[in-house]
Amino acid sequence: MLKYSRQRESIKNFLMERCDHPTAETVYQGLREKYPNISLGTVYRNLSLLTELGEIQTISTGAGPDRFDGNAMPHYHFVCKQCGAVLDLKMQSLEHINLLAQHEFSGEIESHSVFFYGKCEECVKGEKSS
Amino acid sequence: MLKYSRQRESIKNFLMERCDHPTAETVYQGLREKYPNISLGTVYRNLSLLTELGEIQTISTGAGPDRFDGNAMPHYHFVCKQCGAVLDLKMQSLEHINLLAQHEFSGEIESHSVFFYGKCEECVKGEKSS
DNA sequence: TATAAACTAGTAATAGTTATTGATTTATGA
DNA sequence: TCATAAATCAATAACTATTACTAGTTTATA
Repeated sequence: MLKYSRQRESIKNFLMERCDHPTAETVYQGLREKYPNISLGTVYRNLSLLTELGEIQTISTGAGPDRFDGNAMPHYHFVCKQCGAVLDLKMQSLEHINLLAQHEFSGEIESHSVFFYGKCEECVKGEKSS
Repeated sequence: MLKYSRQRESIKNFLMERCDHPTAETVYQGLREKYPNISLGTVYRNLSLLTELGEIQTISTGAGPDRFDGNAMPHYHFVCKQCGAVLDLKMQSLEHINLLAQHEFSGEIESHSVFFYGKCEECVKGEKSS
């Protein structure tokens, strides 16, 4: 049975207030302002729990630590190869690629994850000016 | 300057002989039959080096350790949620999704990575018979 | 408001990977 | 072929990210 906890509520609020996609460490540092004694383990445990509950998303980009997204609605992410920023992309759902994958495959395709890589606007500008 | 090493050659051969996508640990255990003194660090170092050289692929599925693919040609992978197997998919390139992502995005999209998830053939069969 | 279960902070432990070091192997060229 | 320098190695330590453990605290319920 799930019980309320202020820490969990604060973790979720922290994520929802931000449009970047912080790491567990960043969440931890942010929460320490309100709860100086909060432990990193509590942050990880609640991030996992919130992910299981479908209230947030865990983002494994394949490089560096996992990141967390307070927006649980399905959407896609961009990862900047230069600065590491993770940004939301405004784009349609790619559901049709599941059918392409299923076509010659004998198992059952249920879902997909997609990451786009390149340079973010900031890093593109930075190159031109230097 | 790159110099030849039997260990590196064996690591690459080991990967190319297999159609699964072994972890560094599996490569290490496999190589120990031929080189009982090989070290896990050597395996990791050469797997990274071969990836940089574009001779193999490193696959970060987002769950569990990285896997390695002796086939450096671009292709997509399926991950079984039940048994963890990583399989190659026969499907066309999805280059067009880069354009969809680029459409409302101010940075530069250069590439993408896609993983498909679900149940592999073995696991689907296993469920029906039990 | 007493109780039990869920939760916490603090800490230890683990998994996966990278870095360090002194010895060995490989390529070059006298 | 032999000497040299650079790349590589095995062994091991260190590191990063994450999970597990434990005794005490907070939350829901009756």
